[in-house]
Amino acid sequence: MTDELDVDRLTTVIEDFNTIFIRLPSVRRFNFSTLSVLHTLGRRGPLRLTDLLATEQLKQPALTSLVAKLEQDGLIQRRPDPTDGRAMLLSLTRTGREIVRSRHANRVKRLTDLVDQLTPVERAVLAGSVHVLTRLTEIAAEDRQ
Amino acid sequence: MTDELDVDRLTTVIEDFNTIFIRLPSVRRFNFSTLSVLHTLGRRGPLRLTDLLATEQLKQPALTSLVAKLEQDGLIQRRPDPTDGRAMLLSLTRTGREIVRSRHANRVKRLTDLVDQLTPVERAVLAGSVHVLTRLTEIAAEDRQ
DNA sequence: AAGACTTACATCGATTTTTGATATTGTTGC
DNA sequence: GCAACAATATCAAAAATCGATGTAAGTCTT
Repeated sequence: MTDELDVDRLTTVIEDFNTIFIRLPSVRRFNFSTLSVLHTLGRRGPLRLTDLLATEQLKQPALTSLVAKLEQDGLIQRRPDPTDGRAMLLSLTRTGREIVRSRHANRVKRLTDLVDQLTPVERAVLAGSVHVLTRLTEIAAEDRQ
Repeated sequence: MTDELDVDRLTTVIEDFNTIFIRLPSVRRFNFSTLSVLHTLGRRGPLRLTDLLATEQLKQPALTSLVAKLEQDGLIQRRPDPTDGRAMLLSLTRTGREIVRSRHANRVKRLTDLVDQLTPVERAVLAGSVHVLTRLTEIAAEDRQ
């Protein structure tokens, strides 16, 4: 009831919200690792395998073989890094982007359905928090370095 | 700059925030499925295998074998459901609860570090949004049924 | 500019996880 | 008490992941 921020409670509600937000019926059945790789490549553009590795919860051989499979399936492209003959630059193909976009669209749809059930005041509060969540994410990204 | 809620942008920022929020250095190396099962059992108390199955992204045989391993490792308990001779009630042991609690504590710590870098106004906005996020999660839970 | 070292990614065999098909046992409605 | 159904277990096969190690390109030292 105070306007003090209770981080423990915030953490809990994010955890709970995520159990709903994350679990999408993945149209084709990609596993978690695959979806994460596609999402990361979608966000952070072309990446070297090693840089991609840093954000994924996989060891390098597993990522190499996953990437090989995704290339075969036409979801990602591999091209040699022009600045380093050892490295490969990975990026999404049109098809790969389409999958990421489609999952994002599903989330937007579901969240829209939920948000529609909020009161106008609650929606306004949520609208106001978007920029704070953005700031939080930026800070987290800075801290990572 | 308006106070209209842009759900697409909200979705994006949640996606991005989660890539930071989710990725914890899991102390013992539990995989995603294991952590999800522990978290769900921690939240929703004793559950039958089938009910647990509904929230996890696994087929039933995989869950049965995961649960068997977790029981052997002393993280969960299995007891027959007194109301249904076919069913098993699953719950966390003290050790299992400790793992869930410890991961939660890590998240609280990390989020606290981030929140400390916000301005007081930003923190207040976040505090105000906690109850809306809670509402949103409740609505989502209702819709699930 | 040659050798030593390091870095980026690939390969390989072993292990773990997950799956589909099916079995087993208990429950429910008639 | 029998047929249909439901909850979980079993099992063999497929898929995912890992640790160890290989190969080749870059960097550093002298």
